[in-house]
Amino acid sequence: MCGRYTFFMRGRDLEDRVEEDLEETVDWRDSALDRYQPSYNVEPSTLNPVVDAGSQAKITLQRWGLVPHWADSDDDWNLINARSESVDDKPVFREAFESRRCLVPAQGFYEWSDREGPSIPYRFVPRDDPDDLLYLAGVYESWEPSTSQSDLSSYGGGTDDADTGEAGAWFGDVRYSILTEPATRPVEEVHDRMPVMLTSHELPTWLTGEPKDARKLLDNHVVPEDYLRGYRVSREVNSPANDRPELLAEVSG
DNA sequence: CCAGACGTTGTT
DNA sequence: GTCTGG
DNA sequence: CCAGACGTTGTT
DNA sequence: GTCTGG
Repeated sequence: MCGRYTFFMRGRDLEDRVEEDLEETVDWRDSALDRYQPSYNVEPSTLNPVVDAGSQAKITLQRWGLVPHWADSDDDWNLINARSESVDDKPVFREAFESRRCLVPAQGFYEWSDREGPSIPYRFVPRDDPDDLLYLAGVYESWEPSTSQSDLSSYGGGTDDADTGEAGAWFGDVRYSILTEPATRPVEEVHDRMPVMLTSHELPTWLTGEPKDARKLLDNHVVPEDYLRGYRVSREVNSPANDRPELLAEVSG
């Protein structure tokens, strides 16, 4: 699974890096850059930078945990992961897969050991360049509370996306889910699932390709064995309230 | 036809 | 045990 | 994902 | 909304 990750790159650096990797200009929308704070412990339900593509690629803040557009309440649905094997098939994800795929920037992710006993967290990063940017495959969808709920002011607060009318008009209510696939080494030593990490070669197809090509991409997707390195981190990571650079440090186990 | 589920994870 | 909040 | 709460009544 | 089960 993927239920916690890290992303602490400066906003301007992310913008530059995404432009370089997509070979096109990208913009932060809705003053997202002003609101963005680095995190050493990104948890579900928080707002995080996500790259999506309409007429132009853009970076916005989205909430982690997809809620289907037809849900009456966001209490019952909070889908933080989608299985890559079935994301194009399941009613809850199918429309998002077809027309709302996105990239979730991350610098490493956490997994907790399956084994008995206390939950031990491990962090996984690219072996050759630990701080390098990962693009996790995602899908997203807008959710708004029904108008019969009175307190609309507690949601949104963003600006209109007047030119396209795309999802994003209500800034906190665009919600994403991160795809998972069977884990390979070294993640499999700790856990049996891991996030889908896209290569720069795969980015254009995932962002703007036809659904059938996105499906093929997932079918053909291979992460080189030992592309990642895993190391044990402090159990302080377990508590979502903890968020500081020291969480990245390796501890002996 | 209508009613009810619709997801993942891990755990049993 | 199960649900909610972060 | 993990941590932490998990309730009602009446009163402020 | 759309799919599945009865």
